[in-house]
Amino acid sequence: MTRNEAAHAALRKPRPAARRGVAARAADRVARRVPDVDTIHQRVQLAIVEHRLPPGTKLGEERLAAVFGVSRTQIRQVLKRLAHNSIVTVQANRGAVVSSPTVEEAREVFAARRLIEPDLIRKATLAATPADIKRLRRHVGLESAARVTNDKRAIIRLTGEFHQLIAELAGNRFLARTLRELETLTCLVIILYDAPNNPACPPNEHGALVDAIEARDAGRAAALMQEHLRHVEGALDFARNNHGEIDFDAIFS
Amino acid sequence: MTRNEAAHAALRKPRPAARRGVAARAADRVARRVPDVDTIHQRVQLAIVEHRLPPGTKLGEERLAAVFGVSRTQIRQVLKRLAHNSIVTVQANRGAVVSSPTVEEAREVFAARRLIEPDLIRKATLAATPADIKRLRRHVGLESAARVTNDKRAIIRLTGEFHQLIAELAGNRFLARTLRELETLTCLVIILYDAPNNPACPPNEHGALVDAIEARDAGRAAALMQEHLRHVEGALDFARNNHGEIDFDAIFS
DNA sequence: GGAAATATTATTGGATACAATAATTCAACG
DNA sequence: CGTTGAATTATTGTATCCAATAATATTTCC
Repeated sequence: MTRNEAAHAALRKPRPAARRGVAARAADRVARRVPDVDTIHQRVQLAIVEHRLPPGTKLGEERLAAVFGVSRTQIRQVLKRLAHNSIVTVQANRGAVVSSPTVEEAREVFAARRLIEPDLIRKATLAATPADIKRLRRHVGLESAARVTNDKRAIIRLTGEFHQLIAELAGNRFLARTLRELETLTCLVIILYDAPNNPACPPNEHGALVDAIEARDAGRAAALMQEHLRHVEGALDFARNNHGEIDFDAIFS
Repeated sequence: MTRNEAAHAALRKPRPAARRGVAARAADRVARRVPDVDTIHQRVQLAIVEHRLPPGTKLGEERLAAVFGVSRTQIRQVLKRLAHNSIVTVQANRGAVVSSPTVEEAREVFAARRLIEPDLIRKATLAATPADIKRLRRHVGLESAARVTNDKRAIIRLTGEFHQLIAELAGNRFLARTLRELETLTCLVIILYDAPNNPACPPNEHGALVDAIEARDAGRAAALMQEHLRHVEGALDFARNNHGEIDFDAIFS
């Protein structure tokens, strides 16, 4: 191929991204906003958590790759990660869908949270600095604001972030990671089993938790957290079938 | 290329594996023992747990691919998974090494286990069938046998499996998964901080745990588990520096 | 017309090729 | 002789391509 032919080829269509290397791609990233794997992972997870991608949604590789302007390779990594956290389930040769936790799994998620979170908030109560407490207060404020404007996506996101904030204060990265996974699963559970006329998020309990932390009353904080989680779980209706999935066993018995 | 040329090419060297598809590869798998990703994952993890691959060991992709007779693609997936469980750490463009948990991480691992495992054994006590208890007894027997023959690899593997058996009996897949991760990390911690003249595994405490389960005494089982974990952690020497790693901060201060 | 069989298309799984970075060797210099 | 700088080599990261499976459309036959 002559020099001119190469130039023409370059005009006809942009040089394949594969042959341009990470430096050029990094340049694109700032110029044309091509996101990296972590960013894509976050954004997909957020979309799932905010219920923009409900359980059962097929997550086609090519489709996502086009949306984010990256190759399938990257999407693949993202889906693998999400699958590892049970947020997404992959069937061999059939791709990935947003998970639909069963009733049993939902109960197990809450059982795990009831075990872990009282301990986390106990530790957080002992470790929290005044600055931390201020941050929690500010966060609760954001939640209230989202509630007045009835911004459901913000509400669910902020609610989750509140629990994760406490987990971080506790200073145990393994428990914090586990909680993060459980929290995102909780979001899926809530879409599937939320009783429509029964708000799953009791309005002001987060504020009470911060009060207990500020009072340095670890015992009360732990008790309130346990109660809070029971309220959330109690507001769900596990009898409700998960959105159109027909359970023949239950019907013919 | 004519038919003959193709035949000759085939003689010169075996047709590239990539071009032969999964059916042919599946055939190979039974014939020549080419392992799949799950198998490789298990085998590498076992090697780490059994201390055949100590912390700090570089896990080169090509190297592992050659060992298992697979392509780098497969190895990559395995390393990603191990990294997600913190068993392996990957640095950008520098590959993967077996993790060396810090003292803080080690303490966090034990803190998490002290929280989770008493709850797991409590649930296991309530759920265990006579057959389960028999299985636990048999397992404790294997541990004793390994102790008489002083087979250290078997000891460490069986010890871990015992805790995971209990986790499975408890019937919470999320807690069981978390424990699995914590358990493998514990193995790394033990190599790094084991006080040489202080055996980290008290001989007969597992037997006592099974006794409590058999007596259906959940409270005692939980208390014993907590005590057991304290013994294991207490036998470690966190002052000891992790194997030749020079801590400049500690030295110049 | 409807069901079964077949052809077509779409999508996933995975090996490979190539670019970019890190590691290593070698050379030059003080 | 040791230390810095440049070439070389090794290794990782990623896009692409091809095969295999699943999904869909089409045809055939009763």
